[in-house]
Amino acid sequence: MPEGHVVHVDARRFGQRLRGHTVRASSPQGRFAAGAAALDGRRLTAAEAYGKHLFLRFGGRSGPPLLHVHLGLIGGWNWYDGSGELLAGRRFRGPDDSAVRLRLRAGRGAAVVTAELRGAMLCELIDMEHAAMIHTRLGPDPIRGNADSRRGWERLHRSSAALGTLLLRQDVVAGAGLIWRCEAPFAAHIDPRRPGRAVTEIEWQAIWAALQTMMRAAVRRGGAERTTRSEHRASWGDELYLFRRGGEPCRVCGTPIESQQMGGRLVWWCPSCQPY
DNA sequence: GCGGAATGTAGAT
DNA sequence: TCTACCTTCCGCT
Repeated sequence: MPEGHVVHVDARRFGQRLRGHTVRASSPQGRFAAGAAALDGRRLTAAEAYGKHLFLRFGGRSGPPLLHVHLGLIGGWNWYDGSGELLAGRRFRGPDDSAVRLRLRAGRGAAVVTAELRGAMLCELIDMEHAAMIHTRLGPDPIRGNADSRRGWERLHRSSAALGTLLLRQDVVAGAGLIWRCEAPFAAHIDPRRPGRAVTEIEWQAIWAALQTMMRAAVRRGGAERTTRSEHRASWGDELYLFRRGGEPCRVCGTPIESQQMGGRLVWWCPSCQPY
């Protein structure tokens, strides 16, 4: 469910609210009991997102230094203040502990902050070597300042797969999801069905620039954990032109927006604004 | 109130 | 290729 920008927002929250603090860790659900025990009493020293992967680094005694979390389709973090008030994360409101894979808490009294993880596909302790392997596997992340877009280009321009399929591949663009695989080709005026190898380098640069602009703006907005059918128009404003707008007139030229299955999921495009 | 889909992908088969 | 994750949202009764 969450795309890369959501993971970056959570990484920032960890950096701002828990970094430098010794955390109490627990796994009410039990599935991460051993991992939580290994984290309990250690200090969070760094929080970083790479694509849709979150890495939290812990100091202190020996043991794997990194917590690696991938939210998958339905996972998410909820944040609470000392009084139990929800600070961020609109989902998982229930007080039920039975699904809380990991709870991290730090601070005293009114300054207590709690982060709760539910529904994650992956929650594990790993060493630096393992993290380096994951980084190597991933393509450039448009949200990160040091991303090398040419690495994505190398993988894209040799492929006969459709652009819309390639943009979902995390070894081409780390962090892109269904929203951006539609919106970036629209911004770059390219039909998402066009094969990767028929995309020129200039066009790739336009796609990359659009990904950077839109995904970074989404991080700045923060909070937008998920956009629903009824509210995504309001919460994303004018920034989504195509996503879930099949059949509606294109907001640039008025041509009805088309859609089709691509890789088992829908992709939308404007047949007039996005030449094949 | 109920059932299926969804902004995803690692790991099992 | 299938399943896990086990959530929220949405459309249907």
